[in-house]
Amino acid sequence: MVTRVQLDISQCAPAPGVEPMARTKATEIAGLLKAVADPTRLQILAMINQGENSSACTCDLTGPLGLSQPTISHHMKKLTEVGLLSAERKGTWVHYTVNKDLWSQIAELFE
Amino acid sequence: MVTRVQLDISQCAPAPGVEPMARTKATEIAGLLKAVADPTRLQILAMINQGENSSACTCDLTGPLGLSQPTISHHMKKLTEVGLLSAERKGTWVHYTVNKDLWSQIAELFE
DNA sequence: GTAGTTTATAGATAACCATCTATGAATAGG
DNA sequence: CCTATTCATAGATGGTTATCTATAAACTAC
Repeated sequence: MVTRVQLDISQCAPAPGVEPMARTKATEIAGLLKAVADPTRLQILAMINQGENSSACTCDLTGPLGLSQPTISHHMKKLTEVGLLSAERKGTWVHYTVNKDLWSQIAELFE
Repeated sequence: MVTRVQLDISQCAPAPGVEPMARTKATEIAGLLKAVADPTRLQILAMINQGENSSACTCDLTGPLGLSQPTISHHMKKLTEVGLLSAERKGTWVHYTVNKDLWSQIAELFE
């Protein structure tokens, strides 16, 4: 019997048949994680989650976060594009809510 | 009794006392998530997790991922810096293993 | 020591991104 | 229509990063 350790003493022979995760799937998941991997967006999501009704509008965030309105708007767009936030117009305001389903799906990636 | 809705008909008055997550903490978490929010590194972590012994060396990855050795080395360094991978030198090879504790802590962020 | 193998580092480049200012679009109330 | 408020978009800028080639460093075997 020949073990892998003996075979590989002086040459690297990766285990055959180990296929990497599909690149398209990896890119899709990375896109979702990139949306969350930003300090400002983490703060935004935390604020929305802890607020009453689990919703917030842009003007609720600029002050506490110390960022300009276009910057907040930019982050809201990023989070909406990946589906983590849902936007609903209520007159002048736009109320954003967190998509809890997608939020939980991120957790399942790391279990 | 005056409700918030009536007060805010023409002016945005964010709820007072809603403090954002501390910026330092947000930046720290974002740093960890940034390390994972990359398609190549997701593929690397998946390959290590599914391999025998839950470990792999750099030369196991270059072929299947179709990337140069310095590029893989760069990603291993990123993952090691945030503590997601542990490196152990075994002769010529360096064996990387996933830190399951930190892996699970990511899941807990989204529960 | 010499040769071969694996990993790390240095430097360059192109792409991406978070932020700002300036401005436009949408809505509400006279 | 005019004004005020909220949100979105455009353009600019400085910083980050994923990748490569070239080279060095660490280790093994002879």
